[in-house]
Amino acid sequence: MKNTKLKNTVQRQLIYNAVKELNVHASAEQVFEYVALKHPSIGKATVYRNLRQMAQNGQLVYIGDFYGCARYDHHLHPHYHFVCDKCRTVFDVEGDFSHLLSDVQSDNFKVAGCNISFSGLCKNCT
Amino acid sequence: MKNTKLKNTVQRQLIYNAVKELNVHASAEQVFEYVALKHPSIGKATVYRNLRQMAQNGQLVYIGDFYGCARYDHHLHPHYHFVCDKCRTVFDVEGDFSHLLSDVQSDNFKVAGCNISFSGLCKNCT
DNA sequence: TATTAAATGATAACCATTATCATTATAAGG
DNA sequence: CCTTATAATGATAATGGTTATCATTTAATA
Repeated sequence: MKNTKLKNTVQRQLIYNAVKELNVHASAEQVFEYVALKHPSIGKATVYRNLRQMAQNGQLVYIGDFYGCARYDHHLHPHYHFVCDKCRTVFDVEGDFSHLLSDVQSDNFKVAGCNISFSGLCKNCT
Repeated sequence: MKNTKLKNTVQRQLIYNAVKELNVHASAEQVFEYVALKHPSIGKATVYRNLRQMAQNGQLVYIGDFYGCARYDHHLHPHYHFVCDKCRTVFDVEGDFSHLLSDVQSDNFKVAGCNISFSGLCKNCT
């Protein structure tokens, strides 16, 4: 699929680790701030670029655009999300959606990705 | 839920009808262009404002942000979508996802909305 | 018809993201 | 090691969708 050769860089490692360590379905801005703590010279463009690349590569998952910014997840197993409209926290929800996938595939679509998210109020904000 | 009184305006009618008549999970820009054909004085802010309001009201559904712009649907029955990564067309997919909803609700989330979308290549673009 | 509050439309502002590009760092071979 | 080719970085400008502001207009109600 891709014939470009990716190099291993310190920045890419830091960005990946940030998503993993933050563990909050991080936005680019959150990753930038986190990485900048240990590596102040990091540039925003590098963060945006790498998140995008890693999502394309499959190292990370782009889970959608919530309240105006893209969010990424390091959990690669199938699951979905719940976003609180008040505190804007993104929660994981475990559940099987394989038959939805079947429906889509039976419509002759070649599926590459999937975003499933519910919204409303979380336990704390109810 | 809302105690504000909404007025009936020509613009709001035109905007709603545009979404319905276009029938393509329209973006604000598409709606703006369509309405402007018959009502050139329409302002973009009015279009954005009304789409947002009608989505909150439940007259329309915000179905997600695809390729950088919000899309709206006039179909209110439960269904989901497939977005082609090449031609960027948004297709409807019919299917039952009530058990996903149950999963979320059993996690004590008060659900208000839901976005389910798959992506990949459509029949034409494969 | 007068009053009141919501709606409009022009415009500026906002903000996440992307493009540009000179510089730097990585990988691979000699 | 050293060289070379090329991907990656980071500063910055530019982009583009969306929202805020506000004076003016319009709809609803009495």
